[in-house]
Amino acid sequence: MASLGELERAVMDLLWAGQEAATANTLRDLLAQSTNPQDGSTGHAGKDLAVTTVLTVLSRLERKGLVERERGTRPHRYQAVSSRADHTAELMHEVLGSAPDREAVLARFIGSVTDTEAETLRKLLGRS
Amino acid sequence: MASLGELERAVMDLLWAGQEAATANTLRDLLAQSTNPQDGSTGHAGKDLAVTTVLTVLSRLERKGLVERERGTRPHRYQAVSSRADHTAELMHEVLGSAPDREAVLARFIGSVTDTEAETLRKLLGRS
DNA sequence: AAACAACTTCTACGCGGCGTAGAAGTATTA
DNA sequence: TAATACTTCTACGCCGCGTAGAAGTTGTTT
Repeated sequence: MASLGELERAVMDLLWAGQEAATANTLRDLLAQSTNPQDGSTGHAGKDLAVTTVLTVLSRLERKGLVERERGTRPHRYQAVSSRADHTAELMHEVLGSAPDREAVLARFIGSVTDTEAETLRKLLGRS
Repeated sequence: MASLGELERAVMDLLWAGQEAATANTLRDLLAQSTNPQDGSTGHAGKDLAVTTVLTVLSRLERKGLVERERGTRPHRYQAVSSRADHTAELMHEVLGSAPDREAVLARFIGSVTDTEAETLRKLLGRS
């Protein structure tokens, strides 16, 4: 159960970025303004979507278990179920688990990790 | 560029399992016989596919860069471009790279790794 | 060389996921 | 209660994948 679409991804990024729960309207606005941080193009390059579009995507994300909403308040407020780091780590485990030779995979994985990351990993694994 | 379909996956599994390059026909036969290793059901539960189906899938896998074929010999022989371990490790890197806070992801990742795997990782990372 | 057999490429269809959004339904407010 | 704001329902087009027949190509047999 992986891979999001482009818009789904964009929405998740916004939810992960802001720590507060957001309404569909807010997200719509953010999506409209969110220009690629790269080019500083003035004219909003961001998607100018209908609110219903955002709502549909949010519903799908909810069904996938990535998003949950507060149904109490009238404009429902949406938030990511888990942090991006958690979600990504989970994905990595899924990938790792998809192979029978996990040790071998880990070997290859470590083989192509940056120095800084290797250092981080050593710290995290602690002594023993 | 990730996630394979079910059949694509099955074909890759066969290519990864056998170390030799295989023809479409061979793969078709293997797919027909390959019962889930779990249940020892007698009647072939494996897919009984047309050769063209296998060929189509192989072409798509080739386009995706997962498979290469020897065009010289008449029945083309297909083989995986990289080992399953390599491919999986690569996928893990892709996933890891998809987040901006790689360190945080690694932290979560390590947090939920089995003891054996942690031990493996320590060995691989060398002392310190 | 002609006919046949084996193999590959082309084309195609159905299904499901995703981007997209209007129409219809439901709650909130004036 | 009428207008307004918000959500759910329904839908359409596109693309990837499972699936395979039709058509094209190459090698073999008589």
